[in-house]
Amino acid sequence: MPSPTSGRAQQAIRNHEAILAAAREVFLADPRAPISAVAERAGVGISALYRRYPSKEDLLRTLCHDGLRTYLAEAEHAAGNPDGWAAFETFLRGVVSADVHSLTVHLAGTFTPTDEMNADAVRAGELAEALFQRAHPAMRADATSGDLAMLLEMCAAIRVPDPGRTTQLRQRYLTILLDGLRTGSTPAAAAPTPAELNLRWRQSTG
Amino acid sequence: MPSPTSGRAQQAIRNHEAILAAAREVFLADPRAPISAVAERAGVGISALYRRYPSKEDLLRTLCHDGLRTYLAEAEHAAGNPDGWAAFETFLRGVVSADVHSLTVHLAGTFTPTDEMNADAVRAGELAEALFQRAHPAMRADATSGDLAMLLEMCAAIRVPDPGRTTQLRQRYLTILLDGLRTGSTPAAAAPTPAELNLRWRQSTG
DNA sequence: ACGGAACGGAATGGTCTGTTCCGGTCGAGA
DNA sequence: TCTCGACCGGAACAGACCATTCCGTTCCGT
Repeated sequence: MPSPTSGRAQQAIRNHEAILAAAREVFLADPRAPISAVAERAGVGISALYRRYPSKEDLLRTLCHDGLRTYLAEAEHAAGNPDGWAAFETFLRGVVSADVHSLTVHLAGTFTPTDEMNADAVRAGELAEALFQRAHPAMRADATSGDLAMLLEMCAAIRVPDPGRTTQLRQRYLTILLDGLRTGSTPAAAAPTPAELNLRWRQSTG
Repeated sequence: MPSPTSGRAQQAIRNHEAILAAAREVFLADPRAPISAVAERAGVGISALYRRYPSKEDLLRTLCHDGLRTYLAEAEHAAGNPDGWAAFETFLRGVVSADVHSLTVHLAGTFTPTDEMNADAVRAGELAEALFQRAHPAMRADATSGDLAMLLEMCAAIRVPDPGRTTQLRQRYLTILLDGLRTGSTPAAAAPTPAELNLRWRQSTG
């Protein structure tokens, strides 16, 4: 068992990570980007990519599942905070900061989810719902857990060419949204229902 | 000169309006939609469409310019309100309600603007800036006119399958955003600069 | 009846992209 | 050092998609 600082196996591992990172960046910028763009960004050939993922759909699915796991991790981490509102805010800031939602939202419907993904999605929903309920007393009366997805969606819509700046701006508008969600009392239209939110996950084709 | 209740000329006019309306709906749903989708939605053949617009780009440009004009009209209408904040809110609600921003934003960069469009865009910017300044005293201290575009963008990101419901939800989150913008005092990252916002209008190709 | 404006939709030509395939490279073990 | 094969880069392939053009038809106004 030789030292693994170099060698073919090491390059393979590096490639694997480079591909995943490149895929994240590319599909974040343009969900319909061709697979060759991912290879180019990763600095590898197309075959290095196809060696790992049988098809584009597999890559997208993996990417999305990773995002879902990050979402779960953020939720579990935030849930440790004893203050309900603080936990909620920590959760949202974490998700926005990790840029998870804008990935999953844009990739939704481009692949058929696995059973494991569905299970994780259900669990993510439960965790988020729990975080929301704990924070609910600090919010405007008409707030619903359905608002959560929409807040994230709005943050994901913020985008400028510079990624670092994008992150800053998202935090800014998340602050404004949270202020409005907490202290706001102006009457507003009804929040979205779960049914309205789930429709998005249907496969677009078929 | 016969009565114009029917006849070829009348059908032509109806087609013209149907095409514009269909294009709005189709490109609102998917900015990259093929032109055949527009024709199908309008219930006309492709040639009826090409009779009026020499190319797809012309259609998109026309659509976008119409949106810009609507934006101007909303701004001028709202400016009549003597209360600064009320004028600002009326303006935003009007723009969101007309679904203007989500059209222009998604179509930005897909065509080369005309001189007239550029002039209108400048004027729109001035009007919006004026509305913002009048409302500024009622806002959190760090608010900037650059926030305006971002608020609209966030509202445009709200979307559910049912168009009517989408409009309702957008108004809901605009309410929350405005509450946060007005009463919020939590410190936040810096607002976007004009330079950051203008980059979006560059043609993507070239 | 006739000319031609307007129309529907098939045909065209070109671009784009997911996937496969082939020849070359390089490191590990003998 | 030599050989073998996993691994890689990227050209080639096949099919889908789409803006645009073209042609035969319809039908109004004269």
